[in-house]
Amino acid sequence: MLDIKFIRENLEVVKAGAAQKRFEVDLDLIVNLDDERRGLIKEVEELKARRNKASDEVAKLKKAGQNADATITEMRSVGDQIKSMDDRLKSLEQQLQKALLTVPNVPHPSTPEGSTPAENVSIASWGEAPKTDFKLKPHWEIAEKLKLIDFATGTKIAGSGFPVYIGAGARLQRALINFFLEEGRNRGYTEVMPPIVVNAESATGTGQLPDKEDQMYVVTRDEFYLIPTAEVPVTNMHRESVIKAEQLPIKYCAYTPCFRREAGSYGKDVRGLNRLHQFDKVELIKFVHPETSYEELESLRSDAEHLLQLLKLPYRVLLMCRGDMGFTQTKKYDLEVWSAGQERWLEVSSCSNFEAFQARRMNIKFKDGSGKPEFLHTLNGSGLALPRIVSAILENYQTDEGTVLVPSALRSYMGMDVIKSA
RNA sequence: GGAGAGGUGGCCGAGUGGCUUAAGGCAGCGGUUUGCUAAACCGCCGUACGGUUGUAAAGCUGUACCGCGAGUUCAAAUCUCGCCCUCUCCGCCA
Repeated sequence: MLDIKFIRENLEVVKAGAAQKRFEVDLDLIVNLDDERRGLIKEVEELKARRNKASDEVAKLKKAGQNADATITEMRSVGDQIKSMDDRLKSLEQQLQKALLTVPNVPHPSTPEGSTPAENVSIASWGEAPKTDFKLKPHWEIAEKLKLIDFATGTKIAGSGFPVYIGAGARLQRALINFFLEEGRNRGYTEVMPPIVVNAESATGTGQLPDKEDQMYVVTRDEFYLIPTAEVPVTNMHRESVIKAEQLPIKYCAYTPCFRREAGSYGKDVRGLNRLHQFDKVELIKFVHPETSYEELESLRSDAEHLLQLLKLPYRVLLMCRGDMGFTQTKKYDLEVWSAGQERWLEVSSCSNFEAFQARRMNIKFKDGSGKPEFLHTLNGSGLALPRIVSAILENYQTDEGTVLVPSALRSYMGMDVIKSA
């Protein structure tokens, strides 16, 4: 959410930003609502000031044993006016609030213009695709042959998109989770294990509600939402609070399962591990001072890249163009890993700066000794999402004997060097 | 799930309808005194949303806020109703 004052003072910038992000928003309506709101506040507060004074007078008169009926009668009608104006004000504020939630965050000047994924800018790449003299298989064939993942059984017990990992497949999951958390810890992130369901307030704080409700699994009986990412519970840890400036930056890494309905996405992508309803992810989350948030974005990205380098998986870094960035971000990088068997890039991390967009929505501030509390900036990025890393490992590290070499960084976590047929 | 107790500023804690502008204390900030430290004394000490002065930093001013939401009243921290949360005990349980 943007500040109404910021919108008023930077109307053209906000308008242009929304257009570039391809969101439709009626800013004139918002400014009009705010004008009306301010006018009404002024009126009703003047009436309230009158009433407060009159109440004092009544108290004095009564204390002196005098009659106060005239004032009381007058104030009775003032009270009615106040009530009806307060009702109108409340409804105005709700309309304004609702309208403000439709205004997207303004893209940072350093982000490229463009409206489609094709216009994202590849700013770096690392590693090289494996060169082999045999035909590389897609991960689902490898996983089936080596009995690492059982998609059909997952479909039986839950539904499609809920795979069962078995044997070395399950160990690979556990090894990756431990590896990611351990590396996060090495880079100064505090490990967190949050609830994987959240209430409506938390889901609203990070922006899942109201717009993305159809993408979440909902436990209606108890009003819980299954989290689509650890970002939701972890960012909400500091909701409604003021943090001392010297505690910044606060950095968390959290492993959670993630649940996504993926409503409306069908097609080629769903094969194998490419798109699941439940998957595992380690997320990196930062709360930072506004002055440093773009440096923090770069270091967040480098923390995520480091993991891919340790796993020796080839990847590229995309700087998202304004049209492909999403509603809440000011700047966003995607890390895409090369999946050699499918011969395609797979997104395994997206690192974003939200500036004060989430913090304002959640009321997270910081305060140094002297100044007023201010909204801080929040960032997050995957570090990393597991399924596509698993596909990349299976595909990039496969041998012509049908086995899969374990990346050297992962061997101590796996307790094995090669994944063979069980 | 059942019974009871409670929720007041950063923290502790008083407050049963109008001298409450939320007492008092602790912590914090500024100052006075003082070889230094400590103590003592004086002052400051919330958030949000408006209005207004100012280039700005900031100041002045109004309104709201005592878990949340409704209600009663000229007037609510205080009375009424609903909800949420915390603690204690009981029941169930990994």
